[in-house]
Amino acid sequence: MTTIRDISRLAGVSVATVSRTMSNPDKVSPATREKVEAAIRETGYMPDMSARNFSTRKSKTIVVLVPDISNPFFSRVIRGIEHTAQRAGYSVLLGDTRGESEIEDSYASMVRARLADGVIQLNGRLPMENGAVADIPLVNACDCVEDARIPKIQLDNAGAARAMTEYLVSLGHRRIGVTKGPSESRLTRERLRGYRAALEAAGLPFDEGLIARGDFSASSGRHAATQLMALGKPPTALFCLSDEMAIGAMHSVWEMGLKVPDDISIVGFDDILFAEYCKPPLTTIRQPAEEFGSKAMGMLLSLLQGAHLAETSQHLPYEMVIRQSAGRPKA
Amino acid sequence: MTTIRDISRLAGVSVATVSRTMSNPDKVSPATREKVEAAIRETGYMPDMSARNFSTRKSKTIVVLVPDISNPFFSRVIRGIEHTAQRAGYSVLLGDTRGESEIEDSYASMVRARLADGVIQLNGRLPMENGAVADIPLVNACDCVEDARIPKIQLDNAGAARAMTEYLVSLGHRRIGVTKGPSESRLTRERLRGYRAALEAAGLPFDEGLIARGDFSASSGRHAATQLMALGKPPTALFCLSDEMAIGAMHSVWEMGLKVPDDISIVGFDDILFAEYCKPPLTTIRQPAEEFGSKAMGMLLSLLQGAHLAETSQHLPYEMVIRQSAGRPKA
DNA sequence: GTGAAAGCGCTAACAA
DNA sequence: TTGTTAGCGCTTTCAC
Repeated sequence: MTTIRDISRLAGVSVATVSRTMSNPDKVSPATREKVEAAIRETGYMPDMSARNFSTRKSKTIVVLVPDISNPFFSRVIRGIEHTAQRAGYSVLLGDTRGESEIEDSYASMVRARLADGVIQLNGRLPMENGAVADIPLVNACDCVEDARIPKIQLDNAGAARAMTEYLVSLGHRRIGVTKGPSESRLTRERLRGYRAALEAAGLPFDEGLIARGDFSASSGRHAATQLMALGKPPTALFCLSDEMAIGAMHSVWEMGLKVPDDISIVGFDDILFAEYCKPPLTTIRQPAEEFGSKAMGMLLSLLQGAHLAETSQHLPYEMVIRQSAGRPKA
Repeated sequence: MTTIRDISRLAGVSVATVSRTMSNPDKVSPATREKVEAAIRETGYMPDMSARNFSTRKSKTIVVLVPDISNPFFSRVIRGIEHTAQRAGYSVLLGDTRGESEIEDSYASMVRARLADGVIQLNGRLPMENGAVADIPLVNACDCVEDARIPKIQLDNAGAARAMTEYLVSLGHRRIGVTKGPSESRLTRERLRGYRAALEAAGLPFDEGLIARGDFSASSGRHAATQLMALGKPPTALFCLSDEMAIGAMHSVWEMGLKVPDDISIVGFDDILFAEYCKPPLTTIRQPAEEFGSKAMGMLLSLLQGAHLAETSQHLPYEMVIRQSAGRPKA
């Protein structure tokens, strides 16, 4: 293997000079620089990054904790992260945690083991609750904890849910069912808050029985919808707190022989790719997924450069995407 | 920071002994082992993996090259990889290459830079064509190159496509359109080969005009279908070489006011999650995605242990999943 | 602008 | 069974 020593010998300079031409070319005279570069070219030398990282006590790697990598919304977020990470010379280590805290913790401890410089958590939970959190560079995105010490970036979930509910109300709906995610998740709580606020503003009652629990997956949406539609007095519209659940709900309703939106309106949240390809195309809230990723990575980058970001909480804009899955309720 | 030195002092042993208790506990007497473990517990010491990796000249990391991370089929493959990697103590670095060879190359060269020990390529292309390939541990999965030097694991794509085509023929179809992927991709070529074989066996002509090109994405499927349906004599069935394209095709056909499968049959390939949720549910070929991932990782692991795997080419079984998107052609 | 040399934290001969 | 010690390949003072 070619090492920096070989290059230094070949170019007739010291290893320090070789090191400099690689990281601070302007600290080296053009003449020697040329000699070194020639030697590098000639040998096809590639520096041992593992040695460099060891020496600089950096890994140039960050880990992202994602509850479910096959969720289409997250894949877009990840792509945003990867893109800006790459431009800054960072690699991203993917941790598919399935929401399990031990897995989250084990990934997070990679920064203590110097295998990673920081972490982006896409789930509303702090890895290694017990204090350790303070000293690892961490940003929380999408689903966020309330902890003020952690810089975070999220949607105005309550506002978005409120807007969607108001839209449904404006269409004439009075009984709006909800398929929610896990109740621990702040996402669920915030969206539910927006839903209630809209109801209240419209003078409509909040009916606990209209809320069914899911876990954001299509199959859970299917079950939740089935359950809601079996009610004595079923809702005329379904607000699914994720597009995947909405797709599951549409399927369930279709199996029951009902038509969307004629018999029942269904709306989602996220605007994943398939929302557009639903039959009928799904009305939903668009989240700027890639931007979530790139902004989160940007924050982590400044954190890594020593910025003091605690108390930072950024919001990203949502957008209502009206397609054809919601209409007026039947007379 | 606590280092191995600190532990050795605290336990009153040498650093070598500390190192041994961590990696070869049985080479250390119970008494000293206990002392060392106590010191480790007391200090909360965590070994610097970056130093260990540097010293052992391993990274315990592999990179997986995936053309599109938001493709639901790949996310499942990745999950399979991650799972078995984790059990073997490896981390996985995700490289979303968007099919671009420079990105593939730059990721692959992480092995040379000692940032990774090996790579799994999910795309039918060899990174760093120019020879370098021979000396990096690499396994090729899903979409494979023909190069015999590379261990590979794939589906019997031709067989699967043939089976699906035969099914369509058995339903009475005589004009079967195809939306294919990029023609460079071996996936496309193999599946097309199966399609032609089935046609031939049934004594049906092969009509080049019935083949439309896509890139496996939903939007490309939509365009391809539109194009095919605009033919003077359109096909009565569409064999889309990916579920995403099939979903796009169903959408296109729906926009034209046609019914699936009454007016046109549509089938896919992959059996992604949403295939089941289509309207009507999509008839398709199921690929064992997670298994692709775990098997590929398993191969890479043995490669990394020095096994000689060239010429290895494993096949995984497909499964026809008959749902409701294909039926008899209109009279 | 350049070089000598001291680490970085660990592993692995080798010796005892 | 345990300790001594020489690296691993690079970066980074500190002199010159």
